[in-house]
Amino acid sequence: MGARAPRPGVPVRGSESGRPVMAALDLLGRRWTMRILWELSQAPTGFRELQRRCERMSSSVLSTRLDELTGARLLTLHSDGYHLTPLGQDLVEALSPLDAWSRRWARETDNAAAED
Amino acid sequence: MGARAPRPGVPVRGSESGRPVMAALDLLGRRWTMRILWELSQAPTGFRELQRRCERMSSSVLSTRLDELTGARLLTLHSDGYHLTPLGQDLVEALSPLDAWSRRWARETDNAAAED
DNA sequence: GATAGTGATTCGAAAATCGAAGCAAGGGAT
DNA sequence: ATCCCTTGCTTCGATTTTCGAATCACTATC
Repeated sequence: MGARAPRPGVPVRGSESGRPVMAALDLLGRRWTMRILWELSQAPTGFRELQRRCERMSSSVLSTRLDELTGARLLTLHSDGYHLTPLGQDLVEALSPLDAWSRRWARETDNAAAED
Repeated sequence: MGARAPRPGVPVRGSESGRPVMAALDLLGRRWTMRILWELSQAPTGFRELQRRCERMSSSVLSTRLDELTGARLLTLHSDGYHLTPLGQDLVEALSPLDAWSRRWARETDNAAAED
């Protein structure tokens, strides 16, 4: 349970500045991180079920990510599984335009493929 | 120049479904990807300068990412450097709430640290 | 021709991720 | 109590990704 998650105000990979957004980009740019947040925004979920929903992500990485996100105060673990904190919910809301964007991306990718 | 970038409509890591948002989460969850988009949203930038701005990210990964993002039609290369396409600009706009969120995160992290 | 800048590749080393197996704890049910 | 099942989570060897310094091929300028 190491506290090696990026935090705002601390140098992170790719930025000595400590700018908060750089810490966020480091945290979110790790494999499965955004996916975990995405899944938890649907419903609180236990460890093994979370692993199932992410199509068998490795348990060791899941454990590491849950540590990081808990350390970043975006998650908490209760009896009914992992929850987003209010801060974590805000993050998911901040990321929510991604869904609409990705559909536009899909449309344009189809169009481009049709032209090739 | 492999075409191994995630694309909407195709199974990606963690999702066989081909749901566009899953492809987006896979693409964006690779190291440096969001940071590159973030830097390019400020100004078109050449390969070496991009590497400098990201505090010496390795050139091999930069090259791979630029391939992926170009293949995903989010970037193009012109004489004055790499540009976001309109689609890429939309993506950065979709991600822009992250900046405000990260500042809130920083505030709450400070508060929490003060309580400990 | 020499020098310097560019985008990009190579390749051995280091770090991150994978995944199957297993551990310890907590219920039920018998 | 024992057996059985599920849980959150760890271990560890194998695989994949990332690193980073050197280098290539090309262009422009002198």
